[in-house]
Amino acid sequence: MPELPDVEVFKRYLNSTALHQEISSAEVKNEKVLGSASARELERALAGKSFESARRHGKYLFVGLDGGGWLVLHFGMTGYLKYFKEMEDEPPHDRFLVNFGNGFHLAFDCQRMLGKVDLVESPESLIESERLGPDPLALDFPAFREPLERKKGAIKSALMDQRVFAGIGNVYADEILFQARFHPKTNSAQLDENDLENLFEATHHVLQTAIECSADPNEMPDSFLLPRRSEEKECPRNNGRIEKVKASGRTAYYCPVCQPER
DNA sequence: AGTACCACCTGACGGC
DNA sequence: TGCCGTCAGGTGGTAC
Repeated sequence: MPELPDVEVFKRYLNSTALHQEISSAEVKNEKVLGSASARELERALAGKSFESARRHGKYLFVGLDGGGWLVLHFGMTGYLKYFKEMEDEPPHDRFLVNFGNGFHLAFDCQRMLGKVDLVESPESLIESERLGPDPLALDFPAFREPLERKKGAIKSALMDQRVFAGIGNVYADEILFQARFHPKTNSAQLDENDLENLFEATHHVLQTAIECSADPNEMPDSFLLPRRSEEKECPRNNGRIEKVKASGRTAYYCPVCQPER
């Protein structure tokens, strides 16, 4: 799940649970989720501190430590956060655990271990070192259009390119293309001004709506593809069956009637 | 520059 | 029931 809307939901969750409490200790439970900081460095950087604020850029979550420095979390394909009290409620694939002085815990659960936990100087330093593009929700239309006008390949791979926009992954790219009615293999160069404006509106609408729905497919409007994207179900506009194709190395679900090839 | 493919991992699922 | 191939929403590297 963890694309921009999911990570935004994690950020709000962390903000409403884990701020301003003394951290008694932190435990790296599986070193495969470590980035450049060692287990020891992480544990020492957190012990005795508290989380002061949370920020998100694209799919990254940054947690500010009192006294400086940031914990950074990337959720890979299967990561999520859980705040709990009793250890019997610890999630099953806990890879990194923060223990608070008040007896509660925050777990970074990451079944497939494709996520990352690290320390950075600032969100800006990671954005720069990873060369992440801007967060799409922070853009107006001219800033959104600008990088796409220089792209030549499939629009879906441009949307998913984290150096173009940070935060859009396979699922939400499909949703945006469904809402804007573009076939996933449409070439960016084919899009005119109107098309780009349509894509811009769809991007904002999809991401904002998903956040309002807590990134939960069960809460999303009937007009959304996402809740039915796993099987060959009926198109939300009742225009036939959803099909899947390989595009840019990923599975794309789309409606061949709503999103004709061109 | 773009794309196709593999790797990293675990686990669920369908076919036999 | 068990084994096996395939697939999954993340990124990153390679070769063409």
